[in-house]
Amino acid sequence: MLQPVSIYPSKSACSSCNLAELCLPPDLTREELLKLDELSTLKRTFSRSDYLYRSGDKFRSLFAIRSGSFKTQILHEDGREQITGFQMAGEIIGLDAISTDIHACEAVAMESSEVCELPFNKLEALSREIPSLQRHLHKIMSREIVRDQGIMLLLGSMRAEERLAAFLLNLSQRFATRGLSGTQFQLCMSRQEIGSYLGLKLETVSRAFSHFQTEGLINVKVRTIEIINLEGLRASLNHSR
Amino acid sequence: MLQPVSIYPSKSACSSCNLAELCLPPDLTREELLKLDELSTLKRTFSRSDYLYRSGDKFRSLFAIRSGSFKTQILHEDGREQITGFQMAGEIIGLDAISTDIHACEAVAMESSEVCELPFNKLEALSREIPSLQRHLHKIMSREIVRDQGIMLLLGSMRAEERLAAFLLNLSQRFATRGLSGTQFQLCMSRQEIGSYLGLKLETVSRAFSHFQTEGLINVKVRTIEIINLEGLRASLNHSR
DNA sequence: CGAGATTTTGAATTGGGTCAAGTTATGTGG
DNA sequence: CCACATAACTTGACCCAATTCAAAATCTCG
Repeated sequence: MLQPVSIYPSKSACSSCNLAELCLPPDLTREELLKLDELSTLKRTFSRSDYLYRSGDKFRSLFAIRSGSFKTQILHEDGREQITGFQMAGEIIGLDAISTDIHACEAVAMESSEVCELPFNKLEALSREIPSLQRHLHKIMSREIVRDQGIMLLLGSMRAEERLAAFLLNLSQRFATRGLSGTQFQLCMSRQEIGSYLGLKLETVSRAFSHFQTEGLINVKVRTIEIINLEGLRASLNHSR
Repeated sequence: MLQPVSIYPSKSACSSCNLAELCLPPDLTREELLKLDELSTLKRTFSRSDYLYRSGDKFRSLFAIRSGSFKTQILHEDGREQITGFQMAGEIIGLDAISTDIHACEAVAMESSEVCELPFNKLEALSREIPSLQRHLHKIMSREIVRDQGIMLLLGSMRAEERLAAFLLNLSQRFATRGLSGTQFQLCMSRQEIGSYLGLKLETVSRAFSHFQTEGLINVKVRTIEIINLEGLRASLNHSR
């Protein structure tokens, strides 16, 4: 699942690497694009359940996901773990480590995946030279903050089915952005992982899936999802307690 | 409560404004400090429940809190609201707006407060000139990401009393950092606001306070908190379900 | 001092968790 | 390619932590 896609095909001058989000600044010169390209020479591949980095690792680079997908999770000392996100092609991962130069969470491949390593020192140097790259880097970090706060809203004030609806709609939207179907897709994570992300137990996730199916909102066959009634799903987001 | 404090008194060359976190880069020259000072000429004061910015406002500046405290909250269309943080003197607020140039949440003063406005264009320009300022800005943004993910862990996998313990310990630590007592302090927020932040109802917050008191961990008199057994509070964080 | 807001506490309810059993996938080695 | 083992998923029954509803107590401030 999750085939490699260039999100911004028209701007994909970056040959060595699909820099995706990083390629967004719209006003780069040919020369600047070349410099960006030089930055991202290291490409690495991962198989399912390989670690991209672990909590406690020294921070050196951000990573641009070229293909595949990862999960990021925090571990509490007493064994609890919380998945903080599922990242897919075109997204930048590792931002949390800038703060202390130590990775605060760990990133695990959900399937065969490729990343481009972006040495952060070089990225900072380049962004001092290219204001639009600087602004773009800031936007990426800010976007992560906004995303995280959205999840706080979800975890703090939504009921189980609302959380799952929000999750499915978010996936749908991200697949669509990548030129894939927004209504039919494969999940690459287990019920347990979805539950960890949404603050629910796996049985609750399973029941919510079943309920959406009996309501005629979706078809579920284990990890194959078909959204039948997108509007209905959206509506089920607004039933507050 | 929450008196104005200079967090880094020895480095407080910034005369016009307690730039606090922004002053942290340890290796600034006299000249660079002057430039930083020039950046932050606008100072504004707020009374309890004044808005610093509202959701939807155009983004122009970050704000360094000189004194007092603010809450930030997101509003869901259906009326639900989630407090995403309580910020106090020395903290930077407004980072979420960089991503879209529109403020994604709103910031409300919890008491009489002063902020320094930091025009973001100028901050970006200056951070291109001063690498250690650039790095510092990145660290501030990354720290916010780490903080948010900590709250996800709290909301996603802790029970009510653990959440309140984590909240109290966090407050305690932040007061202590500011040279105030970490064991005796005033809350500037209501039970309802604490509940919104922690994903709980106000009654649950109240009951948890009462229970900590009967356990001998704290003394509560409405908004006056005294932590009696700090270790005990920490221990109550590790009772996972 | 008094009115409205906030907080506490009790009792009843319930959404989601827990435990358990059965079913369906997935992957591995022969 | 099949058989088996293991992991993942579904469903039911029961339970409990937190919510809801209600009432009383306390606080705050004009």
